[in-house]
Amino acid sequence: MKNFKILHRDGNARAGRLTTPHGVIETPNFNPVGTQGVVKALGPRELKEIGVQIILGNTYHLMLRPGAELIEKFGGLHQFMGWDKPIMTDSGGFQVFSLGVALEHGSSKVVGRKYQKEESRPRLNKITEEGVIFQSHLDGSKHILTPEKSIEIQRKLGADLIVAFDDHESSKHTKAEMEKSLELTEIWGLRSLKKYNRKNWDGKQLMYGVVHGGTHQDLRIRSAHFTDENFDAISIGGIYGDKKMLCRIVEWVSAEVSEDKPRHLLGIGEVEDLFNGVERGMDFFDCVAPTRRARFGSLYICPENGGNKINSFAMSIRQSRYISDKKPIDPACGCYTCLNFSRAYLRHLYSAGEILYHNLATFHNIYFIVNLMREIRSAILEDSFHKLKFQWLGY
RNA sequence: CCGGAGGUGGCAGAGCGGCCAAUCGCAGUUGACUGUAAAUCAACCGGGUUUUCCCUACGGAGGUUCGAAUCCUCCCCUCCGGA
Repeated sequence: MKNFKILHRDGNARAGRLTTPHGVIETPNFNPVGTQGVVKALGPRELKEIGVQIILGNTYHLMLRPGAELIEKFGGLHQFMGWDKPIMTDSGGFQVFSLGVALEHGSSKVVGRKYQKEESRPRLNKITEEGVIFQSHLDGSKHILTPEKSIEIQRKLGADLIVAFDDHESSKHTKAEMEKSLELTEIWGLRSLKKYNRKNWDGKQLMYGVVHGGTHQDLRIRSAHFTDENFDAISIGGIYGDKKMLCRIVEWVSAEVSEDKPRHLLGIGEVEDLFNGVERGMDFFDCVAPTRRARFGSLYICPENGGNKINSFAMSIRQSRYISDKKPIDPACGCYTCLNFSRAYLRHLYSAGEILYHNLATFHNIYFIVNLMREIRSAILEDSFHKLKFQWLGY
């Protein structure tokens, strides 16, 4: 892949750079999630200050509101949201899963944890070979998303990196169902490619294919081969199982895929998983964890200040023990929030429901993860990745 | 001093004879959060090491009842009017 260069390897970990129409992204890198054309609670100015190089938007949400045509009229998502650095958009395939089957069955893609909503209304969500008919979570209106439509929308949004429309295994996922779903992802992948090439957009959008196959090694390998044969960029998606299985899946896939293509691990981004992903050859990650955790009072701390894999490297600012704590969230952190505000103040803002809390907390969490990725990248360049990983994880 | 309304668990505030260790909310504790229906959700929240179990509890002291936070009597204390 001519736009992607690997500069250095430390074991299977790679440090590289991906060139896009809106700039270079140094890898490994983390994409903060900005589903609706914003990274919740942060503006582009702050993202730049942090050093964020790429963010992720979502086809599903943006097509429903405000609509791809509207964004196109504004010159694309970059202009619309005032962000001139790279953007990746997700295909919407995942939402069809997470807002349909997954909500009805209460399943999630990692570890099977559940998110209980007071009442989860049954959703119309019909998967056919053509595509998916679904109801909007906003107003219940009916929509259809097909591979062609997803690509078309992503083209209108004008993202630098886009994702082929993929199917998700049903939550029951018997192997037969998995295989069937995988076939659909392959068919849809080819259709996505056809649409993508036919219009020959400006050739600058890089499209990821998505590797599926759940926790089955043979399916994952088959999917890896298929994706590698047809796409210039590889992403891993679908159901991952627990953290151990996630590691294995990444190992299976990265062993079967071309070295010179960028690899994105979709939806993953807890600290421990970042290390394990990078160690196994992944270049890109995106995850709602830092932004969502921030809003929920969970703020990242490094190992020397109490972070560990048990607490997911986070402390809970809600606890009354911080009520008069003058220290910053993480005394070792150099972010604006940590340089200027105490835990006591942040806790106060949280309890008071003040908007500024979201901003300061999210700023810290994104800074923390982006900074961690910077450290990881430097470590790879200096052949000390495993030392750094050991410092953080103890293994 | 007279008239009226009240005193319930950290706060606030329901209950007004048994299903009340006491609704709901806030505060508190714990847990969850991984391609964002998420400024969210769940559990706990008097004490006793688990309990369909036992204690202590609804201003205080008595009483009526098989049984009271709920009814009666007296006392103490608040608040609102009027002198």
